[in-house]
Amino acid sequence: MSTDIKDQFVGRLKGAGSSITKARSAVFEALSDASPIGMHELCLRVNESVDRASVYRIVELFENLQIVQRVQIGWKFKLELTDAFHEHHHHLSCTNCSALLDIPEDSAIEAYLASFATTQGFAMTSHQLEIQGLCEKCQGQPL
Amino acid sequence: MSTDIKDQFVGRLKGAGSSITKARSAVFEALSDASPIGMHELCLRVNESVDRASVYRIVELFENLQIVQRVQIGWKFKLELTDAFHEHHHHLSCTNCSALLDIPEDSAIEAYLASFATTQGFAMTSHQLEIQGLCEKCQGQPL
DNA sequence: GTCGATGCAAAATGTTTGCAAGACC
DNA sequence: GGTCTTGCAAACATTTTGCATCGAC
Repeated sequence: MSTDIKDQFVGRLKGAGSSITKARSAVFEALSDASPIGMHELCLRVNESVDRASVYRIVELFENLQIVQRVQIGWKFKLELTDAFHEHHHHLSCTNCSALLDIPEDSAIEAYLASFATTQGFAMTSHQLEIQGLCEKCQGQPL
Repeated sequence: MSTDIKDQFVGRLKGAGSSITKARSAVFEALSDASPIGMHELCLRVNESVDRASVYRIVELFENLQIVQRVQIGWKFKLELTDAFHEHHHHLSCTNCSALLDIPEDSAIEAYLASFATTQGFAMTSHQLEIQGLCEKCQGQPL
């Protein structure tokens, strides 16, 4: 993992007056590796070193500090690092094989959504977008 | 509720070889009234007439028959009737007062997303979009 | 009357909390 | 060393399942 990213992480914890602990670092590492990951899978990855209850508490803290965010994949939510650590992006998911593709940010969509919100009297602060469909591979195959 | 809507509902159940029962009608009515509703609230509404376990089974059936769909509101999902019963739309939610506003469908966004998916090799089948922000009322107020 | 749907109770999952022991600064 | 964090265990909430009974067609 790049030093930048780690510094960013350490900075956010310190800024909030929170300690850098083994458990928090382990959870952060597990999230850094990966595309969006569910609570259960996250618990498994750090199972050796961190208790389930602590994972929940740490994730809650990380959400408050905007280190991780929830994204909806199918009907469940998963966790991924926020835009500060990752480029802002959305997801394309294949309903057949569950492949997940990042959609690089597109400022045209962003701007469009923000202006749309404005017409409705809203000040947009964030948004989520997920597209489902069939990936290239699955389109050619019988379901 | 309009007769149209009810016919549509009855037709889908019959088409799948499923019975029209009191419990199913009650759940459908409860969903028709409302903007997106959580499982728990739905259970409360039909509590007098339908068991919780049945609500879960009925919702699962309705999802398979595309009578209801899950939408993400904040970090939880809620249920609402599908586009066949409601216009296709998205949601604007206020992060302060939880007000929820429907975003009427905008074919420009739709088309844009579909063509975007195509450039990535995906055949888009559906998508979800939620915008968070501050509603008109809450923008003027101190948080 | 037949087959599927429901209610009830219990089990499986997922999430949160209290508290004593341990880790960080 | 003081305070915040963790692990453990238990509580709590949510969702699923088995089975006997009941209802729709």
